[in-house]
Amino acid sequence: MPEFFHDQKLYYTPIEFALNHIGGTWKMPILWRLQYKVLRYGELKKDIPHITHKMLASQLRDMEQKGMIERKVYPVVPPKVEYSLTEKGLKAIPVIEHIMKFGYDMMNEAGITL
Amino acid sequence: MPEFFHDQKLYYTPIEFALNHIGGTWKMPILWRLQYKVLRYGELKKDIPHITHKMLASQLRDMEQKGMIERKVYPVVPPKVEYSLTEKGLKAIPVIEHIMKFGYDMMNEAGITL
DNA sequence: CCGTATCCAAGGAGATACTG
DNA sequence: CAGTATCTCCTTGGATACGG
Repeated sequence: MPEFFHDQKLYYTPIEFALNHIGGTWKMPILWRLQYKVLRYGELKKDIPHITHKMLASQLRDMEQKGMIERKVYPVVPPKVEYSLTEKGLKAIPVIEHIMKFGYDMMNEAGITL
Repeated sequence: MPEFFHDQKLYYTPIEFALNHIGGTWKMPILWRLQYKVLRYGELKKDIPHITHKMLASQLRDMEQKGMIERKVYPVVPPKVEYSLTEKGLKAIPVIEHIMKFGYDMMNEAGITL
């Protein structure tokens, strides 16, 4: 396993780098919803249960800075801002699909029924 | 997206549940090394660069409790303890493979060469 | 050789309030 | 409608020491 610096941070493995892009509680749920549709801030907020204003905003900033999503501001009142996946963000979708399936799998094993 | 309780904790999505099993800095590197070989504590420690005694021990405890790895103690001096994947743990391997590939992919995009 | 406990710093994440 | 800032709590993870 290699190790490298990027953006002021030391990474030990590719896995760590991957999790930096799609890890945490909210990044995947956000990316997942943008896979087909461009969405406004408020739509994302409404679509993702339990996410707080702060977390949605900060995670969007983070992923925008990483080049995974694009932010388009319309200079109107009231403000309108649209978010969409970039090519880079699109590459995360199949991975998220696998992780989600794995999650359901583990839920099964744990006897969790919905 | 459903939400459910498990083991004293509230989960909002299958993704969150999945990350609970394989997320964090060290779980995947550990599981990855157990995919073919049964390994002793000291071997794991030696094989995984930068992992601390505490993190290796605590993550092994955690995954043992989740039924992803098996712990076998040999009553000898000095102590000998072997760790191996369970069927459940084995299911994580293909997912880890995808995440790792994604990590390399993102490294490429970021212009990181090894 | 392997495990646990303790102390501590950094980041994740919630609640709330203020801005244009 | 969308974005920031602040305050605070909790979890993760590192360093270190002690125990069988």
